[in-house]
Amino acid sequence: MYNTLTRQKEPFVPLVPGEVRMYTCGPTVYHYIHIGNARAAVVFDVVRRYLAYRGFRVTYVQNFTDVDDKLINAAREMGLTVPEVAERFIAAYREDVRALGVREPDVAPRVTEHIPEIIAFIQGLIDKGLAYEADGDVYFRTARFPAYGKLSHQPLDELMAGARVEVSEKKENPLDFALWKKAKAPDEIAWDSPWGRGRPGWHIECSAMSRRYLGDSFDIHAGGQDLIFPHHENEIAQSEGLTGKPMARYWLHNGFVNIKGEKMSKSLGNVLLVRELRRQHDPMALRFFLLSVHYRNPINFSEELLAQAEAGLARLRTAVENLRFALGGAREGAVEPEVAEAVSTLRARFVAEMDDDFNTANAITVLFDAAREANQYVRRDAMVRGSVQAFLDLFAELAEEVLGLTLAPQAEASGEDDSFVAEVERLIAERQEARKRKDWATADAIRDRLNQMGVIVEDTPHGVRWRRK
RNA sequence: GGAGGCAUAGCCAAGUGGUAAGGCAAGGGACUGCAAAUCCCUGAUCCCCAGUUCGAAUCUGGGUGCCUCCUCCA
Repeated sequence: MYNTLTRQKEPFVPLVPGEVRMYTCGPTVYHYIHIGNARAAVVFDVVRRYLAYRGFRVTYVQNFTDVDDKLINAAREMGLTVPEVAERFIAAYREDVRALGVREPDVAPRVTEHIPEIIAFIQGLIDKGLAYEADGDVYFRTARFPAYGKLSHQPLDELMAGARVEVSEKKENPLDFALWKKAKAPDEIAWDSPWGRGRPGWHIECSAMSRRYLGDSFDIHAGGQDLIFPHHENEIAQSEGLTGKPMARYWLHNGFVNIKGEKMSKSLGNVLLVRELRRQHDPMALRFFLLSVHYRNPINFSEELLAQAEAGLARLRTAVENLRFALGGAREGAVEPEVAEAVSTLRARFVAEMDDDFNTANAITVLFDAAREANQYVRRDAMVRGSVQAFLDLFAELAEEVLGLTLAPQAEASGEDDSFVAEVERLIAERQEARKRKDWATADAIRDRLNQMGVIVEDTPHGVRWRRK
């Protein structure tokens, strides 16, 4: 995996054999998430799934930032309290990412539930001379942490020279950053601390919570590229400053989502919310789209590109449908040796691609090859159940379990749906009668009618089948 | 000013020294009563220039264009 810290690909060696402890920076819950947030969630969900697939016992932690300036402002605008805003958007986040097939983390800690740990962390830094209190605020003393800049690969003086940081008179040094922020108003959300009422700075939460759940040192720390500096740099300063141990061994960062070649930003007014996209598009197509490009490369979004992704996903789904349909026409029997061989080659190729810095773009190519081979198999006259099943199992394993792409038809089910199905099947039976009579006009009329109902009828050598558009 | 990335077919995208994967779109063929689905076939002087090399999309130098970070931000 490519490690931002060393700027190269490195073999993955966990701290504890067989185990992976991984932390991903989660959302600040003051608004609905956009497609860029979704990319990080999806990409690192796949990293987590893949490591589990490769046999590691993975502990996956992703935080919620549920108190900060943005939440305070949002609460003010919405006429709600900060916890109310947080509650609303945590729920919304969960809905959005669940639709995208993202699994719940093992732990989803919230800042507001870890204030004591955070205060203790800050106190520890003060005790070591790595932080100082200034009029109710507490700042990290970057000058006392020589390794500062090692993640972003920026020399200290360059950082200083380029600093557009707001110069606060309270800071000893422009690069110092807040660990604790004094409450500005009496009604502002705040906690008591040794330095007066206030709240945690943004960076300290990840240091405190990752330490709480994963220990002083853990394996993987992930997030968006924009977090490299200053967020992750500051986390390293805090955590390594306190413990004297490396915080995380591997730092993974995903690239941005651009909209029609431009950065997504509020000022450009081109922010695409997952919530909105979900209304118009299959969320699985969105996931497929996000995985169709290597995670470190920028990915461009447009309706056309999403449509392409939708078509590509449909190809994989059709292959699975073809296999499921074939199951009915296959004779009993165990998987044939040549199919077993083909499947195992495909699996090996998939694994090799994923082993190479989670190359999902190439892994998907392997799935397309699997689809072709499966389709070739399924159009034979003599199919064996075991072989068909072997292909189905391959898709379940690689596409669904590892990449989280749901290919199987959705479990349907309302009573209303039953009557719809009955009607479709009645019409199909009627059409079959007409076809037997070679009454093509009637048969085609029925097919048109089914088409109007959103149903596509297919006459195959193994019988008629239908699917929804 | 500092740090880094990208430029591959109409669209998207892998590939980091040995005759350019894959998908979408398009065209042709097979199959079909006709379709649908599927299968087969068809497409690239890899941004430009110079260099290293037996050999470069891949390495080096120069150029052009686009992007990101250094500020809240996935």
